[in-house]
Amino acid sequence: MGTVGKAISLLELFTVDQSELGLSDLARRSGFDKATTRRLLVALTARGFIEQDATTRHYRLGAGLSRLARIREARFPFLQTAVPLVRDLATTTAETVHLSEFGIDRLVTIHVEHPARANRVNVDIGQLLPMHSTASGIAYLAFARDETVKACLAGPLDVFTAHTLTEPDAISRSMSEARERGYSISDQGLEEGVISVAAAILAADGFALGTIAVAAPKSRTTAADIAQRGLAVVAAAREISMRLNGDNLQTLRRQA
Amino acid sequence: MGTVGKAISLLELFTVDQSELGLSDLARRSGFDKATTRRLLVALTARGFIEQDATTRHYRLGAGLSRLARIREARFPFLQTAVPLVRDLATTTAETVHLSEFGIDRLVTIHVEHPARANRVNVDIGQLLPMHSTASGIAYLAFARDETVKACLAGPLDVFTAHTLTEPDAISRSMSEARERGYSISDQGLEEGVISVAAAILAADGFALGTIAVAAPKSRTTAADIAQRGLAVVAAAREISMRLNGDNLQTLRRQA
DNA sequence: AAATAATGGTTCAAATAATGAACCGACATC
DNA sequence: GATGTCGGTTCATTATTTGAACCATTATTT
Repeated sequence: MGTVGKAISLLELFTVDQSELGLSDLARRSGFDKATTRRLLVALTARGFIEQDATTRHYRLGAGLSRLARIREARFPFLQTAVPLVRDLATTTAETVHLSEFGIDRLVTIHVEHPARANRVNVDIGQLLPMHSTASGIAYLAFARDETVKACLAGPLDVFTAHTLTEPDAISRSMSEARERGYSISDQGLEEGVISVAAAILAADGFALGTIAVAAPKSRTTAADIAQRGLAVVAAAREISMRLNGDNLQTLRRQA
Repeated sequence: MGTVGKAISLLELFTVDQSELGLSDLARRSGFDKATTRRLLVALTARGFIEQDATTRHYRLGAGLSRLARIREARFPFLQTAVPLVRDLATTTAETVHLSEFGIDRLVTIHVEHPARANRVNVDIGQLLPMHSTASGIAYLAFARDETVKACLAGPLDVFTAHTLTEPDAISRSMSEARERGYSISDQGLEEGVISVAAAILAADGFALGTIAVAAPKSRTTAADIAQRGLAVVAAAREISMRLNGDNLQTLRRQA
């Protein structure tokens, strides 16, 4: 591994739970010599990729990363790109369509289109969706990094309804099915009487970045509706992924 | 410069305007050999810090940066906390409001709200602001660590306009005034015809962490406007500091 | 349509930077 | 006061980085 790779793998030791680490700790976790670790940290600190706490002497991720990430995001306008397609999908399905982006350990709802009818599923912008019990969550996990999947299924999995899946095996099976057919289905996993389909929106690296989902009252939803919405949601997700990544989207090689 | 520094300085060549660059271009701008540049890009690509467009072969900032930036922001929810207040301030002032965070030796613009009018001050996300010649810079220095202040005023202080202050004494005086009234004023220090007010956002240790500023065309700005915006910007900065730190914000004991 | 000058990408001996065992002083247990 | 940990440093040895010269393509220019 080159020096650059080593420096980056130091950065990757930081997680939400382990957001501040000491020198010896970093050396141990990375497997690099303490002197090497320190030299890398100094180089990273000089460019603002790492900050050091003045009192504890511990290291944390720096503001330089945020700056570059924002430059990237300025060019990578997820919301702007996706909203027109969310709107189209809402028109054709006449049901609630919502768009989510992954944040830390849940999906964050960043846009919603509601149909103009009284009996509908209501979703709010900013609402957080659990990963294991929503169509969006399963669709995301089906195309997420292994470590992300592991992290999301590690914690206690809340039970929301009698239909909520909490067995890791059952959840894995849902993910496999989602990978095969392209979209996930959640039958009242989060709320009684609500059935949803969702598809993952992929980043250029082939991993999921967010999801688009259609949620409807189960009472008026047939199996044919589900299949039709599934295809529509996959088409929308594909289109968003393509507009975001150009034709540069790498297909994710993945064990089924 | 070490290899890590070189790799990062490659990343820093990307801006909002220049978000995709070719190999030769990157080599030219960085001053590194083409082979070196390429080797660094390959290393960065392997870790997702850089992505390469499949067709144009051009390089751009990668998703790995966004991921790490999110981890940082999870412990440090500066943006999320501040953006609503930036937005409010933009609405009430009807002028450009920008939010900055300190990085290494300058302020980094991390969010901007522009008013819906043609004649306005334009600021880009990711833009770097010098410390001595902007309202934000002075507001930051007024509540920065002594060593930071010294470091920022040590280097050569660029002259941007006929109004740019470059005498350390004059700058110190601006800082004192900013401390007294709570906000700083920059009258065309960076660009002719632009007048700004800014206030520091404080971390839990009482030292500045970033700033919030209102920038407007001088031609339509009265002394009363400045005073009013000053109070508004101070209120916003206080509110952001409080939300970030809870009620355990230490008041900075400081020589006036 | 031929000539020219870009482009992205590769090679390998020479130059340079990275490495790590041993070391230091400071702090905390034991 | 002995022992273990911490963050940080040193310097001879070692391995990586470097860059001029080299392709093959793809625009430009004449």
